[in-house]
Amino acid sequence: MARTTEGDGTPVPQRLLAAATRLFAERGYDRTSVQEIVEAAGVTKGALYHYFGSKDDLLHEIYGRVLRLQQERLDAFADADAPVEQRLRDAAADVVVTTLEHLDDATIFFRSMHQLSPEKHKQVRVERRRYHERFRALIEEGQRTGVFSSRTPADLVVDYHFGSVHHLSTWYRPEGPLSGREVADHLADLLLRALRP
Amino acid sequence: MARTTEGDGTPVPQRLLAAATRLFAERGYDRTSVQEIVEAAGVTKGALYHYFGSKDDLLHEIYGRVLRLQQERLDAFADADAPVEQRLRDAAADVVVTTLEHLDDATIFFRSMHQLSPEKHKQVRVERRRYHERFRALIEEGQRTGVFSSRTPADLVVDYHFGSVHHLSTWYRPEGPLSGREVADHLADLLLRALRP
Amino acid sequence: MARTTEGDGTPVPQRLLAAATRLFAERGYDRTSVQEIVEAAGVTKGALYHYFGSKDDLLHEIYGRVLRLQQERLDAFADADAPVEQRLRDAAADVVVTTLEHLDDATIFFRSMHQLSPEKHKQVRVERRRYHERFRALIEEGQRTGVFSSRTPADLVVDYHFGSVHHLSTWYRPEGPLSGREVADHLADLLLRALRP
Amino acid sequence: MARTTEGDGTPVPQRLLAAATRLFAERGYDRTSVQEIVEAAGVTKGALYHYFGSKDDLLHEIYGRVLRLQQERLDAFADADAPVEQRLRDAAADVVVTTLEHLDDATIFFRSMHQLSPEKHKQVRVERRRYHERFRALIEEGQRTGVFSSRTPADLVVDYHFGSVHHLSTWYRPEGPLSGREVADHLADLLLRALRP
DNA sequence: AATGAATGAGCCTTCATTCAT
DNA sequence: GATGAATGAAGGCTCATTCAT
Repeated sequence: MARTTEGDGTPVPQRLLAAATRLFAERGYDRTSVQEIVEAAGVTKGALYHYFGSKDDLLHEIYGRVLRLQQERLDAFADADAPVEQRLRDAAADVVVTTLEHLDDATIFFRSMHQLSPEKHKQVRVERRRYHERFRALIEEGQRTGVFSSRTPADLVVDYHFGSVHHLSTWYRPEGPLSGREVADHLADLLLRALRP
Repeated sequence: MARTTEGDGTPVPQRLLAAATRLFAERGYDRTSVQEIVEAAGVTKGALYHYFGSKDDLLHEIYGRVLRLQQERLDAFADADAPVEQRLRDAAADVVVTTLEHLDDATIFFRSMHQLSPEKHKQVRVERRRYHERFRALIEEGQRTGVFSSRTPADLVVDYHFGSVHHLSTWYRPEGPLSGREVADHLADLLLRALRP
Repeated sequence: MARTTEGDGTPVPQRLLAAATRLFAERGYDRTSVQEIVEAAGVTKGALYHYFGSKDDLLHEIYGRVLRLQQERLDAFADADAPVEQRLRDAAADVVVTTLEHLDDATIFFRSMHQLSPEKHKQVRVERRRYHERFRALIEEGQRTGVFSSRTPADLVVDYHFGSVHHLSTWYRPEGPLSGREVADHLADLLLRALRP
Repeated sequence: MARTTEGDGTPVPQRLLAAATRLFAERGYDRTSVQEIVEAAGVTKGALYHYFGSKDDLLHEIYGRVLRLQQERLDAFADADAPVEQRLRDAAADVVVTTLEHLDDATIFFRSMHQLSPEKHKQVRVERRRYHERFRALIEEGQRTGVFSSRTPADLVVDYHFGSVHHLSTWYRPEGPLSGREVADHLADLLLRALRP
């Protein structure tokens, strides 16, 4: 057990993932060398390739982590026992809060997807699609029951909202005037107001 | 004339820019080699370095082209003689149409900004900021005159809308069910509805 | 007994040797990784290094096995109580049959010798030399007694024949038209006919 | 023109090929690094990859050179205006002389074929086959006309002879007692004597 | 205006071997 | 007897850029 840690108590794979996440977000996947990752994690290249099959695998692992987390949270909010407008508002706000809490992951998520190998790229798209559809179902439910306007196709509404989430990593700064919660409430509010009949 | 063209009537620099735009959008800036660009343009490396100082210069040129176009169009719509809600709706819809008409440019724009050299990156951010402020001014004007709700800070509204524009290159397909114009009208509509008092 | 076998009744060292033989013949010594060998044998690296000092040792062991077998058989045929032309014919045919029965060993033998460490390489050459000399002695005996022509130096005749043995792994296919025995008889026949006075 | 040479008058590609040939013969293809080749040729890696697509290409080029030379010579001897036994003897001796004159090429040829990429390997086998068939045709001609014995299938006779050629690089030393011409005459003699009716 | 040979630094990955357990 | 995490060195290859012509 002593051999899996060094300097701190974190196991090597986690240390590598953490280093990679920070560096990928900071300078992009292609501009981060494996050498830089292992130096940041305090191990050697051999150790990295002992745990991960390739640099691409590291990226895929980061994607997996984000996707699992977001899907879980969306499911929880969408399954709640509350009126649809409340469930949508909560889910829409939560994805913003979660994204801001893991801004590095989000930066990577939206910027590096096309740098995955074709097959892993496809796999991520499939999981992403499931997430999209769950979100869309909420909007369609509100449209069917008349609490949301039906002027705009639900798909487009989902993309409208997720565009803004995607964009967060471009402009949001934790030290800015708005807290993550405030931004989340504002963006959820804009969504719900746009859907008023 | 004979020396600047070859094969078709387009001058070499334009041919290079066109090839670079297509390739950067298709596989990303870092994954496109200078060799691939010159082959696609039907010239040699020497020719490229005759007209452009570096690979980075090509990217910067593409940015310049997009920025000039978008600023011009925004200025035209914002300066029009019409009620503010009309001017905002037109501007919001136009940036969507223009983005969809130059989807390669847009893909590059939102994905490769951080691959510019620091100084060029800064320059682009400055011009981008001017664009953002012009757009924000429209929203603030409506908020001051009471035609738009003031619940949400104008800055956040701008980012909300541009998030969706940014996102277009991720999901929009010309062969899909909606024309560019339809998407544009829907997105402008969502924005205006979200701003209703 | 439980600790030296697993899955089947073969002891671990033999399993490793068998896996290594197959893989070395299939893709060459340098292109076979220790990892592949242990996987094929169903053990771990630790186990391999417990029984063998190095990858090179495995190769050396394979050589030893082949050398011992061939020397034994040659000695048996050469020591037989029969006319020299019969003894040579039998020995020449037997080495072909034996080689074809252990084609993987033969492939490795002729292709990977220079991949042994210098000192092991030398050792193998010494044993090989003994084999060569025993074979040459048969030919010289026939030349002295006049049953074989003396036109060609005996050394050269040995190399002529072993060239064809060496070559077998290049072209012989068990599913081809000739059985091993038939090939052996033909090659021995060619040798004896070439030696006719 | 001055830029393609350095130190001597030989163009870079030839220098690389010569260095590679020597090193591949000396220590084997897999054990020769690209770095060693370029150092021996006095250029940088970039230069190598400017002229050759891969390390494998270098090997393929060496094969091409050998194949072309041998085919040409065989064709010349086989097409000569002489009795078939003379033509076979000349061809059989010539391939020995030529092989001994290019012993490095020959060493590589027989030892490294399976290290070519599958597709190049196949291509070489096809060309090799053509050579084999030309040689076999000579033997069949003699068998048909009764000057050679028909006891042994012609294919096998070809492999018998080429086994000995293949084997030359294992034992022949220029400083040894026999000149190349002497070895060639002896080996051709053995072949012709084996074929006597 | 344009060529293309050559550079040099860096990239991702592989691998035989060691060693604490 | 056996594990498997970790090392450290090397390997093949790519690429933006330069420069003599």
